Amino acid sequence: MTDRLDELPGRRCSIAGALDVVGDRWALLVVREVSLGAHRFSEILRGTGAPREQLTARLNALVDAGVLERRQYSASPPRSDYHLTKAGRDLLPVLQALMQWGDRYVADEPPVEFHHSGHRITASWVCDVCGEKVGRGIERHVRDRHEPAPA
Amino acid sequence: MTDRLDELPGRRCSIAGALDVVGDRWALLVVREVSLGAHRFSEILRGTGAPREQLTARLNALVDAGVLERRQYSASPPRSDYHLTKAGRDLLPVLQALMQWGDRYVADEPPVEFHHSGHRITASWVCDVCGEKVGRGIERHVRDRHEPAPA
DNA sequence: CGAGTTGGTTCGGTATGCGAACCTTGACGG
DNA sequence: CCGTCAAGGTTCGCATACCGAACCAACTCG
Repeated sequence: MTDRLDELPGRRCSIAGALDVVGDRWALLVVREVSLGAHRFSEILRGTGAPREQLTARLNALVDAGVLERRQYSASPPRSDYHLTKAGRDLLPVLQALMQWGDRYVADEPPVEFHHSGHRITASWVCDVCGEKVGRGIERHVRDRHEPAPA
Repeated sequence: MTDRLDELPGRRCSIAGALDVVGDRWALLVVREVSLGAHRFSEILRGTGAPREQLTARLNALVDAGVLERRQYSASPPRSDYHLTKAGRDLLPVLQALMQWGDRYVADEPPVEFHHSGHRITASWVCDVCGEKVGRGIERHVRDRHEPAPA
């Protein structure tokens, strides 16, 4: 079994592997935009500020990597929009960690807040079952990928 | 007051600010190496696999950004090693999130999950007031640099 | 004295990033 | 019909950034 990590320089590590997929300048900003509801090319373009052709390339790469899914919403003229796959949604913890760090160490104004209907939105760990925000008492659980998720 | 975020394209956001500091190809790998105990130039070089001059530039940038601290351990010949500052240590959650994602989607390794009381925990954007998970249609409610803060 | 190590810098070719312009398909207004 | 506009890209050409190879200065060890 060939492993993508083998082609990377340096220490063999999942961090390097993840960065190989989403470690360029625009990829995580694209994921941020899509996670915030910007699904169309032009919305993502505006939200990220990336150059158009870079964005084209990035979107294609992220679709190929399985982070985004392209959905055609008009056959003619051909128009697509972009949605997060499960892999894409699973990048949210990375964005949250980056945002917290940026809030603390980069932004010298009060951190930028996301709002909807006048309410502030924050990043949280949420229990899939309870729907409850989780503060402490998180257990790290290692599960083999071939084993089914716990019921 | 000038804010570093103002110089970035796209939506004004701490994520973009954080990526401006640690979003290039080698920065987070350097932080990983230092956090794993590689403090000398040659150790970091070997662990990351980065080209030498890139590493020189990256180390200087990370010292300037306050992520690393350079300590001279020999006056002649001038020799320094590198240590994490508090800001650098605070990047560990980012590395952990990336590692978890890489474990699951890039590497052929068993993934790691978080659980509490037997329930799986995932990350979401959550409205502080409603407690509601946010997905679609949030974009127009997001405050950006062109829009005044809500009162 | 000569070879080796550390921690870099310099150099030149190449890959990548970027902005400007262009293209195609269709919608809309007159 | 005809002209114009918008979405969603693609093509082009230049400028920057990246990269490997070579070089270097200051020791240290044999």
